[in-house]
Amino acid sequence: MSRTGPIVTRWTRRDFSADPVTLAQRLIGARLVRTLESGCRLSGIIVETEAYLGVLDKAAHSFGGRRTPRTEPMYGPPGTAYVYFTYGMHHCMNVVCGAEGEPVAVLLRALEPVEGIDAIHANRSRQSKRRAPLKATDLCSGPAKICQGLEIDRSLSGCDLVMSDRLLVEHEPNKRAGELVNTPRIGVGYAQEWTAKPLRWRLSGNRHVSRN
DNA sequence: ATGACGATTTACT
DNA sequence: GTAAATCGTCATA
Repeated sequence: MSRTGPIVTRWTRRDFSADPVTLAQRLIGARLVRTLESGCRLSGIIVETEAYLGVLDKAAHSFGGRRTPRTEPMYGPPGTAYVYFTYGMHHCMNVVCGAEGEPVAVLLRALEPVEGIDAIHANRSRQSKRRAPLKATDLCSGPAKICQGLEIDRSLSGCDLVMSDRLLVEHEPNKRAGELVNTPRIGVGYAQEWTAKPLRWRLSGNRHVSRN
């Protein structure tokens, strides 16, 4: 017997247990996979992330130790998904990391679609009434676009990425090509001294990011 | 019970 | 560039 395809390895609890600054950088180049009820795989390479540092971080939902039904997944084990609803219409997905009970996470901000691109395109076209056709680089170029394209909503908040059949992260055997660019986070102007801290990373030169 | 506010996206001037 | 869309969540009462 011989192997015909690439070795596919799923991220483990240990992989997710890094601190958020480390994990935000390691997740870039990995593959986020959403498997639908039909068995259809929607996936993409993560190209942009942000770290949220927990109780001290004024931009984090867990700032000050805030613990509510919404933020509860942030207090779970590393590898838990934290999906929240915002602006009355959008969902955003985080990967909880660090030690269990420490509410730190990485926000997934952009993907380069790989599998199920037609389905992702359909999901992204459905809800918007745009005139111009959707560009390939605009399918998952933002945190809410990822969730719209990959059919991720609050029903997946608290989902265990280590065990779930519906949502997981895979190592990419063919490592990422390119360097990381580090900038302040997007949309956290309310966070005072935390607004300007460089906690966002994007893959240099990649056209699928939300912005430069 | 009420009011203010989003870890955004889209359309439009 | 600006502004609208749209409602769950959270703090306050």
